[in-house]
Amino acid sequence: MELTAVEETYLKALHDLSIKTDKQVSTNALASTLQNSAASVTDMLKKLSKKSLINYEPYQGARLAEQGSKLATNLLRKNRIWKVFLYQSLNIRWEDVREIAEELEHIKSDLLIDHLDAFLGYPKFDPFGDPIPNQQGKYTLRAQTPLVNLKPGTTAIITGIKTTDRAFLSHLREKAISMGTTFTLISQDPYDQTVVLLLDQKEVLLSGQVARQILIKTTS
Amino acid sequence: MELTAVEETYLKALHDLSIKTDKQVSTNALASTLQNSAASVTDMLKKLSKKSLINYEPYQGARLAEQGSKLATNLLRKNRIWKVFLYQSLNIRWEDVREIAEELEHIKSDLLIDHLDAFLGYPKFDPFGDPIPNQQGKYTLRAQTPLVNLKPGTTAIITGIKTTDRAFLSHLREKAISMGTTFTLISQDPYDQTVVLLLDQKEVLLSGQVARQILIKTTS
DNA sequence: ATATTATTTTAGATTAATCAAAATATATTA
DNA sequence: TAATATATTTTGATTAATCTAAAATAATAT
Repeated sequence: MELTAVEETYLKALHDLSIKTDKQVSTNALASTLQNSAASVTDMLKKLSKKSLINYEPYQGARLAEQGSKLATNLLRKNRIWKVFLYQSLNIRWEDVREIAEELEHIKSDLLIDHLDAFLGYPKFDPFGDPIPNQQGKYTLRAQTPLVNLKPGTTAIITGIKTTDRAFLSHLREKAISMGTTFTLISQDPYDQTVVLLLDQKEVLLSGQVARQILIKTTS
Repeated sequence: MELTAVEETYLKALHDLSIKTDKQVSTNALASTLQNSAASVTDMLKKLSKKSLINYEPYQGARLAEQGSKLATNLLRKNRIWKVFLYQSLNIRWEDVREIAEELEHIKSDLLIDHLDAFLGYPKFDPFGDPIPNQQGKYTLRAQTPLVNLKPGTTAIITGIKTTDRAFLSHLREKAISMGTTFTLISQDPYDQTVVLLLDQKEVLLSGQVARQILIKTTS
């Protein structure tokens, strides 16, 4: 099935929103993430429904159907493989990666993505800690917890982040924090969760607001 | 100026056709290279003309204007840098490279293309022997002649090809011929220009039809 | 120099994606 | 449960890109 880039964008948004809430995705929720009018969303939902890519009942929202889910997963695969390439091979900054990958993910060729995957050594996670589906669409979520749950004195590795907006990412970069960074938690403020990390011999302070967006995995 | 992928495609086609003939490009010529109707071409020419990207007079064909020419050259740059990446880094076959690069060239980000250029070591030519314009749009054509002009006994290097259709490219690949391949001309049939090359210790026979599409540069 | 042919443009439609405003359905609250 | 508020869909339009068929213009050939 040949889809337009716009149809693909809707499928991916639908996928993301379904994962977060695990129920029907409302027209308005889609409209707001895609920055489109609700009227446009309704039109597209009808179109995707007619193609049997989603299940949609008027006024009841939509969910991905079998076929749509496969296509969305393939998009995720492409998006994340490109992110690895942009970040690792081309040294493009964290905060610039997302926007470019969002364009690249619509390039059709499967041959291309498979060669790129091989070139990168079949990476399992993208630079934001998200898992990369394989050719069959299989992937495993990593066991990880928010940084704010960590006990002082513990050493951990940064494995994911919850938001990817530019300002947040460049803030992290300035603090020398990226995927795979290892640190030890020195302290956490019981009131506002401000944390102090020991990172590469230096003390780094993060606000609770920021710490809540960071996911980690303990190593000790 | 933000252009759609289609507008970009027209500019590139216009550029290619202008180079070949060095005069006004006719509506039909564009229609045939782009596989579109003449009516569609007329519409687009009017649109590009209104944006001052081309000079167009009804019934007189069109040419790139200053601004359109710059945009077309930038497209060429992107297209060719991507080709180098696909061929050299990803080991994608000669005959598959063109189609994928034609999609990739429309990716907007200049940041991306500059990083990719650096990653590849600022290549000067693409895998088909075509020169890659730099950021300022400057590039130099390589002095090269058709293989059929070569005298037997001469050693030369393959530097370009005139056509890039799949069948031709896979034919060349089967004969182990690619950009940069060095060979010695053993003989050339005076009637039909069939040539025999000595290439990597082996004799390779090419029809005149094929030999006429190959460009070379003598090395001895 | 006129008639014929070829090329190009115009006219009128179609499909994809979008929107604002109006209508309708669902949810909430009094 | 009726009234009000919120969410969603429908209606009617717009823009980009495309097409076929008809009309206009240019080129060519008697």
